[in-house]
Amino acid sequence: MSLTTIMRNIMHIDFNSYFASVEQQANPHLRGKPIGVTGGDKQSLRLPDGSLRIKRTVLGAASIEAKKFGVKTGMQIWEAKRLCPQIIIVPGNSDKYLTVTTKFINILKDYTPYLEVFSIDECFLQLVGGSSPIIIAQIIKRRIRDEIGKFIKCSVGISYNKLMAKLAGSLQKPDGLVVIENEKKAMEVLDKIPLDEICGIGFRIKRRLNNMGIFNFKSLRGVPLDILLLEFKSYGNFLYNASRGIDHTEVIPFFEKEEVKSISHRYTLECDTSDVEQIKQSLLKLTELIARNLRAKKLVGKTIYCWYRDSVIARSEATWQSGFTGNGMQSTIIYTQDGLEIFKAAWEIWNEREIRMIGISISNLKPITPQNLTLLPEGQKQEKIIQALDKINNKFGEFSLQRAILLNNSYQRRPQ
DNA sequence: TCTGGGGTCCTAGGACCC
DNA sequence: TCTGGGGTCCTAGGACCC
Repeated sequence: MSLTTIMRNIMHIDFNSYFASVEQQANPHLRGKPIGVTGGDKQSLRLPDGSLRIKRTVLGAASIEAKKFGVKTGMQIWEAKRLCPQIIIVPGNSDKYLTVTTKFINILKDYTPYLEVFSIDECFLQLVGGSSPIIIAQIIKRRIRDEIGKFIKCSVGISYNKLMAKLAGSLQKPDGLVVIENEKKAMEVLDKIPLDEICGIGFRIKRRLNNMGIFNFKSLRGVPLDILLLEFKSYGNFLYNASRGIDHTEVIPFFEKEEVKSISHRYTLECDTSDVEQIKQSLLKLTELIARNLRAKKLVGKTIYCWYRDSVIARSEATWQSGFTGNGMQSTIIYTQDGLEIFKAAWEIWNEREIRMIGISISNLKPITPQNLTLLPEGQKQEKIIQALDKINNKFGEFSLQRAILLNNSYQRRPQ
């Protein structure tokens, strides 16, 4: 296999069944068994009798043993149990996974500074120098096994651009190593896979392509660019290039990565409700979480987006096929990092109804400067209280101390 | 029994300012 | 009294990723 023809050596590393592997590495009694890990830390409750109650949620990961029964990431727990009655459900722990992610990033940094962290379990590397990417991949795999643990495996894809490197990595799981050397090889691979196998084509785009009579990459290549632009606007460029194995996007190294653009939290209620007080409490908790996140990152934000998912939306085809988030409303306020200010803005635009999920996002972020905040004497006093609250909550856990308003419902919505 | 949670980017119309 | 055009912001929605 010759790699001399590769213009850019891009490597994609993707950890297999990541959360489940980390749990199996940490707990010997889980090894070799089918396990499912829930998506979020807040999805389980420890009851007074010590038993664990998992809230309505889906699986964030399934072990290789569970996958043999047909269990998949994103599946509901009841469905996973139907397919595999002996499955062990483990509550997710994002801090634990982040610690492991930090370890493998530190290993990867030894091989190139051009390292893009794509998600908690995925990285792109642009390799420089003359060493063989295959040898480097083998060394990285060995180091992960020796330094992090033999139960944590990764698949590696190597190619001449990011899109094809990611595709190569997905072709052999678990523990794979696949190379797509050039565009000729890329098109051979593309012609054998479904349209939604590449990153960037989801259920919606695939369905629209199908409606145009396009069911594979070979027929997509036959569509002129102007037709794709007419149908998909600028996304037509991506589709035109992707079908030919072309991708000009750069590996963005971690030291050049831009600041976050938005911070959001969402919460699924234990049961659908239209109870104003319950919704208000959820909204307050979400806005406090966002505010703490802003303060930790030393940011202020000013555009509040508040959305909900009701029972009808939750069961609609659009939601479960595309991750559609529901209906929402937006409001712009002054730059802030105060949870109560964010809550007030969200509450003003909140439209009363029965819901199952509620979410808040803040965008239009910028680093905090004295000019961002109108720190009147009252504001300075308020800021000291907030700092003290953050300190205690960081030390003793989320919501150890909270605003009285979270307990006594004292905030009333302004009459419309 | 009946799909979580944290992000990104793009588009488009209307308002507003100069 | 009437009004063009460019730029930017706001609001809302759609699609994708893990």
